[in-house]
Amino acid sequence: MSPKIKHAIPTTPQQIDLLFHALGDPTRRAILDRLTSGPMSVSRLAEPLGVTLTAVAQHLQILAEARLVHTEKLGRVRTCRIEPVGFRALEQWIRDHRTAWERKLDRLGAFLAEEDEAR
Amino acid sequence: MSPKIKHAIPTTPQQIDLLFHALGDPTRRAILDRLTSGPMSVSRLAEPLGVTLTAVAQHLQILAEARLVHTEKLGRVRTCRIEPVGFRALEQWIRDHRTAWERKLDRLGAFLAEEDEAR
DNA sequence: CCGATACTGAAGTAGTTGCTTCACTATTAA
DNA sequence: TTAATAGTGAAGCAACTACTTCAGTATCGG
Repeated sequence: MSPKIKHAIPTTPQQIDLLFHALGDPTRRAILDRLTSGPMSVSRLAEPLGVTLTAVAQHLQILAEARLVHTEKLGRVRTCRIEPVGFRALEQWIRDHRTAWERKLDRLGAFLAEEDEAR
Repeated sequence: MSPKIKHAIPTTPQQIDLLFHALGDPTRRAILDRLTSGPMSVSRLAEPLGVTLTAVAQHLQILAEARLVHTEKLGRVRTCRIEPVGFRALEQWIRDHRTAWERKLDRLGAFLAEEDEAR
């Protein structure tokens, strides 16, 4: 069985700010994509990104604050992996807002559906 | 019945960049929230935001580029309303990436589920 | 021990962002 | 016509961002 979320995720404006800011940078999204294939050291993460190790470390701090990655240092190697908390908060935010928007769109009726098809 | 999406949404990196950047600002999110209650003119939108009309117009341009709002000028009034395209692109992006992450998390097994509970 | 490795911290920099003000152009109402 | 309204365009500015380099500090391998 999949581990469903039972506790509420606190999606404070600040948390959301951190999240969107973190995801707003292509390099940081590249880091996340790269971590999809598994946990990785900072230097290994930096290799194909075309930026310095320092830059990656800075990005990682931002991603960690947004709770999108979790890092842990063992010896001299810091291992990074994806953390689900941030993503869940983001999903929560979108879910909440979408329902509000959809409600509005329903009220507007078929009009927008048409316009959407045209695009 | 709700109008389901049948055509693919092009979630190019640039589109995603515009989206996250647009949503990364609290004032812009406030604008979106405000538009939930219905279409609105720029000046009416500006009223409770504590910024100048010019600032709001600038925000609206960014939101429009991200396809989160659609604006239309009739006479001297520009009416703004929420556009679903941007949001759908965002949802698409998250859905795509979540599946990749979940797959990874499955591989890691119970480990992260534990850690997640602890937090 | 000694050199290579893996980062960390501080400082600097070019470019971007969010905001302002001021001047200007429609458009609408009296 | 005139005056108020609604928004646009350009310029400027302080703060922030994504980098960089350089100088460390641990830690591991031989």
